Amino acid sequence: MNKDKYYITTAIAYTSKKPHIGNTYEIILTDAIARFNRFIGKDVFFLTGTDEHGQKIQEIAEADGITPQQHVDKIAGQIRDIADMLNISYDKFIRTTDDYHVKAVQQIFKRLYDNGDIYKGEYEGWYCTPCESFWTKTQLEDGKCPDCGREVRKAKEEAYFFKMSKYQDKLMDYIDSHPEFIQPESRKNEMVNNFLKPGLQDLCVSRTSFTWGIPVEFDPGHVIYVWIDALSNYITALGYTPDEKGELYKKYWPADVHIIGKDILRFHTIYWPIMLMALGEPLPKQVFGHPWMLVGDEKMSKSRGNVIYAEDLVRHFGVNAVRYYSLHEMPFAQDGTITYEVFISRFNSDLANTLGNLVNRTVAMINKYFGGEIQSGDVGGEFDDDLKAVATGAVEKIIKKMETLHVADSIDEIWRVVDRANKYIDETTPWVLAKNDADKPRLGTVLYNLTETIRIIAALLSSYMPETSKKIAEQIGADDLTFESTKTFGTMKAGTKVGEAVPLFARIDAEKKLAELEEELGEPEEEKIEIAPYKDYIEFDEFEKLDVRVGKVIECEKVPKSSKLLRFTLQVGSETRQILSGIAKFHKPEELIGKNVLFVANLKPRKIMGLESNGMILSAEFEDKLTVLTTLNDIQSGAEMV
RNA sequence: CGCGAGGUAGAGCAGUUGGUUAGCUCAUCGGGCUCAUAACCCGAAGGUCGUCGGUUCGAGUCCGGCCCUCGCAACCA
Repeated sequence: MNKDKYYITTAIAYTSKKPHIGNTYEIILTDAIARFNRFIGKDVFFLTGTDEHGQKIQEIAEADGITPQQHVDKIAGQIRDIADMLNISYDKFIRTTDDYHVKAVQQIFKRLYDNGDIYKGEYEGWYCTPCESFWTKTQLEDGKCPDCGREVRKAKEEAYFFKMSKYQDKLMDYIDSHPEFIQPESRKNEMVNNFLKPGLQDLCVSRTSFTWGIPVEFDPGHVIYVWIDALSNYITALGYTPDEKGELYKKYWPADVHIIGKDILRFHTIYWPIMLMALGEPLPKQVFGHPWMLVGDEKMSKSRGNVIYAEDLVRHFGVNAVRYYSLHEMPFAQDGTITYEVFISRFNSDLANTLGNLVNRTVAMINKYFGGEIQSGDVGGEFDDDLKAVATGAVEKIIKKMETLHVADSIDEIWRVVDRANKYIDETTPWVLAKNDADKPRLGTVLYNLTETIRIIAALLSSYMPETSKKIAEQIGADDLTFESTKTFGTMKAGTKVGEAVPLFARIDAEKKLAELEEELGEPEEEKIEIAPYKDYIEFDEFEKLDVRVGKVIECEKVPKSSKLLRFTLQVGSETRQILSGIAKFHKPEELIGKNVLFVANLKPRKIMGLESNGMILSAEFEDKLTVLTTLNDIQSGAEMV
């Protein structure tokens, strides 16, 4: 009998810095899906790993005074530790610096080149010598430099390009004929409308501006574009090369699903399929762009000081609670949130009270009334049938939810069973039965039914909270947690000994815990703050070329149709000038009016969205915060920076 | 007029092809129970379903206008 194969991947994690719980969510989600498919009998291959090349990594390493390799070794180690800590059941962990991957990517690149899908070209464009700028055909105004209006000439900057447009129609057909390919569906429109319909540009797939990457084998000055490198991991991990595809590849490709963040959907639903088409390989069946885990309604970031790490959560709440929260509190298509308050609330109500207490009270009663021995379940009574139906019917519902990757909903189905069992205790009142010897057989059956229900719950939980599942099974003395066993009631044998009633999740005193967390994590971060690397020294006369002035904002308004642009009118001496600046997200126009700002006065004028900008307003930016620079005391506009 | 998603009880979310008292979880209040982790069970209160208008016997669910939030794209001298 051939098992259905199931190949599932996470995106490989970028090794620029330590991942936070929002990044980690992806691998927990993927793990639950992978485990579930194993549970229902599929032959699963689960791939995860790290993406280790690129300019950013090179820069960070340089700033730290270590080699890029040292840097990625460190971060990749951290990422792997986090995965292991969270009990992630990956079958393979790939690193893009792995030797076999590097070689395979070089061969893939070569193959695409040999087939004519990648060609060596020049940075397609027109060069304006005075401006030292490249322009594409569409950027030119009347065939002249849009900056200065002077003549431009065709120029050559060597680079490799991928003929994306060649596969555009084919990809469009594929997307049309496979409605499940891009999930959630709303994302599909974004891809089609923004990229495919307007027409794909050829993609520049090599770089010469940095060296930390996979060199083009036959042209070593060039480094392969990181996305070509990174996306290939899904097949190189299976031993794929263009010449020799490898056993794993033959067995598992195409992937059943790539689980990725919604931000990189474009690479996975456009570039990646086209790469595969060019290689003549089948496309993945599905790409799921999962939502983000936010803190409150903000993204996690160091500058906001709201970053939550998996290891902190695990230390305080345990692995399974972290898995539970990540899987249950994240909606399917909308961003979810995490805060310590909500975490504790879910922990107490769902894990400690509803689930933990059910197991605890059941085991305690078996110990108390029957010396820890499970009785036979043959004295039926009211409520039994309903309990059994709910317990044995759950798995089918869960399968339905999991087929569409609705993980949170599938967990809800398990909790329906838990709720039903708690209610059953109330309905059958075992403590009343215990008072009368004649009711003992019935009491034995009631507890048997509960144990059996809990056994099914434990089995169903195994994909989501594997250790909790095991702990429950141990406590009730169950050994059959198979998929098949969840559909039948009555597999446990009379005479089985249960364990001691130990709470699975100790209730948390929210106030105390929050205070503790505050003290521990509220401390100023000892972590090094990574500022942007410094630029090279310049001569004083170069500095002097800059003409920075003070201007007084007399008008400021949003540029229509633009989300970033503000249009400023500055008073400069007795003149005014218009400058555009992409800072609308950080400042309201009205708060800037009347303020002095600093601007570069001798930057060449440039048109942006049809409006002329005469200079550049200076701002300071760190991570995702920004503020315009202003003067401490008032001073005549037009004043020079000295 | 770039494309798209969403605005439903205090909070977070469901609401199939329009149909009887708009659901779920948490929080709140009342009651029950005592096996259990101040847990569990039952019940109640709490919503003009963003707004205005239209279609219909009937609309959260269809149509149109408007307001707000978010994502993608463009823009960030």
